[in-house]
Amino acid sequence: MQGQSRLAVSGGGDISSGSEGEHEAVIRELTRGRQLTARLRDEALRALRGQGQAEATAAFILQEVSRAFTVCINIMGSPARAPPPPPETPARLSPTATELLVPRRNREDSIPREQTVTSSPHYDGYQWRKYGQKRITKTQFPRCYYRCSFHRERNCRATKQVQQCSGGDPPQYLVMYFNDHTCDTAASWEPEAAASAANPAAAMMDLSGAAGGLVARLQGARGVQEEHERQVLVSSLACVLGAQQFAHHSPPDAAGGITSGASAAAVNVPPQRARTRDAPAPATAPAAASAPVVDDAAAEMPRLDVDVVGLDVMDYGVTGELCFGESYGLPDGGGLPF
DNA sequence: GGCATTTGACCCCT
DNA sequence: AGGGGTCAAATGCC
Repeated sequence: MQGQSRLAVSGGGDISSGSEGEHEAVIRELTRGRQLTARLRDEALRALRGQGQAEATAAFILQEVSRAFTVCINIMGSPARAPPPPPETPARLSPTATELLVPRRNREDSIPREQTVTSSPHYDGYQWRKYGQKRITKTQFPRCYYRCSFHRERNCRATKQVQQCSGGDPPQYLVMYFNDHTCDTAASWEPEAAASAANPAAAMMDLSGAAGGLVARLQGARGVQEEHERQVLVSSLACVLGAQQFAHHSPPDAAGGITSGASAAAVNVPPQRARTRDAPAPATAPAAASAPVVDDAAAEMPRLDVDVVGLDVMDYGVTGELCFGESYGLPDGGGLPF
């Protein structure tokens, strides 16, 4: 499979000796998987538009897959796991001076790198901090301005704007991204990702392959001290893939809601506000909050407070606040179904 | 007290 | 000149 082969290529040398290269390769593959998922989600939603439950189910599943990748990326990007950073350049040591010289706006900054319409505008894998909100003339809803949470400490210039464009159920939001992330989770669209998006089925196969290859690598590549983190990571992926099967066999209930059982995929956000310095609390939810429906099967699955219909749960601290693995009560290794 | 969000004001661009 | 983007003080929450 393409994803697997790419993983193999990227780590084709001595895995045990090339920890930094491997680390980068894992992050790269995870990022790519997330990108593919985002594209696949767009394609699927476009294809399933107006099909009610099918649309909602597809949106949710792909959202969870995307989030799982985000969790993994954050784990791999955490200080404990990341390889020693390269020596900082003088310019890197004085970002504020650079920032002062950068004009507040330029023509290029006003052009969105990416633009999507989604019911869950905050699940894009990055951590954002709101810095402004403004009513836009001739529009019904205000526009919210976010910048990357690593704006200061990593001089990441990525920003995004979120504006509700319909008051439907779920409400739809126009999300515009500006500038590329220069933090460690930065990524840009790869040509093959775009190509894969033209064929959603192939993209999903590619995605699955990448995930499988990733797990295999993670299971064999790390030392004892990282065993726990690896298990957590594997558990996260296992939960996601398991939940896909679960969701496949247990479609949303008759009321049309997506059950939290299917949401067992990803992460467990504490009921209290989950906020860290780099992961601020949810912004004021533009959409009405509604508790997810819990069915019987869900009782056997870990709970997840999840944004299914566009609830604003952005910016929770993935690495610091989310609990998986142990909190899932998973057996060692996460009880991988594969 | 620290931190994130809110919101009015300021500034830039068209 | 008006609209839109950003700043920063005020506010709220823990």
